[in-house]
Amino acid sequence: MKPIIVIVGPTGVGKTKLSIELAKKLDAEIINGDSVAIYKRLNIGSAKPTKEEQQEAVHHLIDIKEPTEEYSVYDYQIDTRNKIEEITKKGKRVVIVGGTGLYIKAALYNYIFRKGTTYNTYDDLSNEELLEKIKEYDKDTAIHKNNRKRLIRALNKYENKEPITTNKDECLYPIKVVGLTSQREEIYGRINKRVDKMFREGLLEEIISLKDDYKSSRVLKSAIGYKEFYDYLYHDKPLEVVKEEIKLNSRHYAKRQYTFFNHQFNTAWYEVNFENFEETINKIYQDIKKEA
RNA sequence: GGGGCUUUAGCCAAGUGGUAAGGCGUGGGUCUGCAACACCCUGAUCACCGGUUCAAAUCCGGUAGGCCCCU
Repeated sequence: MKPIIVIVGPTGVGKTKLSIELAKKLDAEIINGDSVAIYKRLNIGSAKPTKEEQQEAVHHLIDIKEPTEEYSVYDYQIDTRNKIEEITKKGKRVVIVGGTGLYIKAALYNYIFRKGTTYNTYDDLSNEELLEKIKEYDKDTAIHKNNRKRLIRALNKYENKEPITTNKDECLYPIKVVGLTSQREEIYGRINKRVDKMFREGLLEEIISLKDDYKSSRVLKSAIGYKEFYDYLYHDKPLEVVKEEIKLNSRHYAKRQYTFFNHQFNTAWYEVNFENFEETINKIYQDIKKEA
């Protein structure tokens, strides 16, 4: 099997464009690696590839769920592995593009997740107490006591005797991780401009069309570019504030993406040439050819 | 020209004699089911000069910047 090409990087560096060009050159199909593009009707705020772009190469795992439907890393892991098999069987190569590090990692590495069920939220226990209980199972746990969400998850796993230790460093497929990057200032500048552009292209209209789904949609309440509108819709938050929040949250997100891709993957970084993106594409393509 | 107020980290800001809270941003991280999540770490000797004091961001005087009032 030829290596799966995984394209990562902070938001707004040209991952979509690169993925399409590489898919054409490599006779590959693209699997979306972005947790928000999974959902239908979240188009502008998610920076999803446009309809036209999606026609330039075969795309998978885009627009497969309604914003009100549940979907998690567990589902993504299953879906992606199935897609990889399906595409590979056709004799095509696989390109995965996206910014959601954990999704991509969970799909390609030996993580074990289980079908989600309701779990104990331990409302009667303080964070300290949760941590104490976890330490009965793992005295060296690295989870910080303020991170209640992770504490609850971990304790549930221990108490339900779910397997928690797998070899997550074991990669299940041959992969090549390509990271697109640029100077931090450049990235931040592009993010800011991109948010302005989203507003110009009708983000607000998109939000209004989704208003009725906000109450029952987890993504809308947590995805950057959508969650910031909640208080605009229901509590009169000024639009200018919303816009600035989206920019800031996007910058923070980009920064976190760097640490994830730097530390969780063996990423080969490429400095993007924005004046001549073709050159960047070619350089990456040549390197891929050399290796496989 | 006269009078009053003010000056603390990139920004906001507490502290008013005992050796610099906090928030935001910035930078750096963590990561096994909500991951565009959740969480952690990160900085100053307090405009400048001089004085009082065992001890000053804190009191006194001067200089400079800002704000306001009067003429």
